[in-house]
Amino acid sequence: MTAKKKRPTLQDVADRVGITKMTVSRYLKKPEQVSIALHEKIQSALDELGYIPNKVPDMLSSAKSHAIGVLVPSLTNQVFSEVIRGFESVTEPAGYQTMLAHYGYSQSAEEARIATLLGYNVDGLILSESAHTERVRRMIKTAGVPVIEMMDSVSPAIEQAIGFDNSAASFAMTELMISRGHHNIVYFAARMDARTRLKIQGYEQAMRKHNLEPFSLQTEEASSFTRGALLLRQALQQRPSLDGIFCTNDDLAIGAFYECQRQGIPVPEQIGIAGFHGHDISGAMVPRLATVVTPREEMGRLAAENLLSRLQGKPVTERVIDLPFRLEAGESLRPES
Amino acid sequence: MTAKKKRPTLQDVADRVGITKMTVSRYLKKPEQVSIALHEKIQSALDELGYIPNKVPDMLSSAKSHAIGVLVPSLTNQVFSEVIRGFESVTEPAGYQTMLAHYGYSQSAEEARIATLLGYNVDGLILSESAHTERVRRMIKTAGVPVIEMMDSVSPAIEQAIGFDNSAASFAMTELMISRGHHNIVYFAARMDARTRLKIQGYEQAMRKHNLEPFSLQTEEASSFTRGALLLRQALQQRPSLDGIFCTNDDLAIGAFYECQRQGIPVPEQIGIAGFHGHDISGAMVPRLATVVTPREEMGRLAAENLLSRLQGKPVTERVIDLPFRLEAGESLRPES
DNA sequence: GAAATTTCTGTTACGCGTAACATATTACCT
DNA sequence: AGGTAATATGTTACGCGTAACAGAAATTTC
Repeated sequence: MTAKKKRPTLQDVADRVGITKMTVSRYLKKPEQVSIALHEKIQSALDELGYIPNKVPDMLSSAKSHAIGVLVPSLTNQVFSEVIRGFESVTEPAGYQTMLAHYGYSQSAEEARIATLLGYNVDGLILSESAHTERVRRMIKTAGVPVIEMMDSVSPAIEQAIGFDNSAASFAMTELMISRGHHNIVYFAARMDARTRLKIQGYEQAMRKHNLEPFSLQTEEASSFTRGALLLRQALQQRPSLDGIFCTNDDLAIGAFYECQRQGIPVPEQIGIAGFHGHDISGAMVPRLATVVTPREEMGRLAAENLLSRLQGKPVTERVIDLPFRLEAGESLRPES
Repeated sequence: MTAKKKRPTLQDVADRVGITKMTVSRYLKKPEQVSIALHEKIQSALDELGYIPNKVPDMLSSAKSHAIGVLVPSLTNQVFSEVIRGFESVTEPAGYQTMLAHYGYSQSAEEARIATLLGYNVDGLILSESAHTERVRRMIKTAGVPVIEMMDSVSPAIEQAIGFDNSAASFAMTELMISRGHHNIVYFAARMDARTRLKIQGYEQAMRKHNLEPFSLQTEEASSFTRGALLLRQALQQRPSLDGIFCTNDDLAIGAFYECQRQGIPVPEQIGIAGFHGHDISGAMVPRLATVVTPREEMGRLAAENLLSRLQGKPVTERVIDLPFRLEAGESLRPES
């Protein structure tokens, strides 16, 4: 076969039945408006030709694409997979397709991705960041699509933010560590994004409040178990007297814990370790990891619900939705005295 | 403001400069064909109006969407994040947008997702499965877009498969375990997809070859660390004499390991444990986990390269690309004797 | 059985960027 | 200057599903 058969259109289906494409279109959208006599004929023509609905023409006619653009900094980060799961648990039953893109924590990459997504006429946008370039704000305004920022509850939001208070969460965990007798606490950070900075702030505030000297180690690399181990070795060199590690996420914390094991450092007796987010593994490992349990799925779900509501023309109800977090002490901190 | 301003079109930009949209279109695509005198004027009109390129009209004109649909069974599964990273490392520089969708290991959901993606006129499809419904095969054929199946190297592929030999990998690891003195090996599986079945096959073949009795535990639930712990408890009840655990992925293996720790079962002395895929954590933990290291990023990269080549009209070179895997013995198996 | 109503199908126009072709303008050459 | 070539811009048509309106057919009503 040399002639490349192109995919069938409504017209092809209509021709085969001997009607107009309008009737076929109706059969697909509002079958009750089409005579029963035609149903079978149309259906078999659809089947025989293998018609695949095409959303594009309708997208062009200024109608809706029924696609929502979701931007996350990273796919490998477990956190976002869970947020997305929550998000899609709402959008998918509602018939919206997710267009997922990631930008590797880079603002300029975020800008490029947003332009691309808007180029596909997404009906709305979910962002995972609260800091954006000026052009991003322009584009969003010009495109006129609803936007929700996730992951943090700082204001002012572009339109609406749904998240939790990263700084307060970090403050609370630091105080818990201090109350458990860990005073020389080092903070481990990777990939310095806006949220990480907020977490460090909370940590530093708590340390200062208790007249302790904050000290944080940062790396530009992505966080991973291996990275946590590296940071621990580095920290032991720079602060041999440390007795606590607070990590910006569970991966680093667990990596640091393994390194302690390798070096024969007892946890939590000599060093207490805390993570952030409360992934499945933090509760499964031995000892269970102290961590801040964050509302990941709920965040995604709420973002979806609010976005859908706004797509139906309803106004923004709350500009900032601040979800609660929870501290889990695990067994990687010294016991309560 | 009551009147909802809609997003500017090329015509709006052209009007502002006093030219036709065609010239503006050319300025964006082939600026060298537009007189220098106009460049500045057009650019400032674009900036002032905040024009956002719109791909949809061109998609309609049977041109290409420059989007590729990627289907994975699950986003929370680390494996696929890494495959996607490899994939996008090629497609993104080439100017292709990924439309990611997941189907929770369900064939009918896969079918629905494929229909949706084709509705957005994706230029190509990447699937993570080799078993499909008949309708899926029909749709793909009718749509006439190139398709690549990832994750396994079984033939026959719809058009082209890129992966590794799941069954052989499983066979090899089972033999390694046996050679290390683990003979009463139980296989842990979650979510019975086609790949898992292949892995079980390999395990069973190796067991039988050595006159050992295969025994596998399966669950419909998603795999997780917690799930690995549960399966271990279950296995100890049903096979108290077991001395080896081979898991369909690292998560289950690590969860099982933690449960051993909790129960005071020495690993690898009493029970040897092996996982599958070789994620970062498997090499970071103590003891390091025995695992099958699979070519995840490379698989994604190759899939992308082959798909792009076919989008340029080149023919399929190899119908099945079988990538090598590698065994990592770690310290969770008994030492070589 | 004719008018009124309901049900069903058809017609027309639209969205917007771009390929292909046509025209206009400028540059270049002898 | 006349003519050819090169450059720059404009014109037209197209893709395909659907809303809005129009018209035709069937059904109901008295």
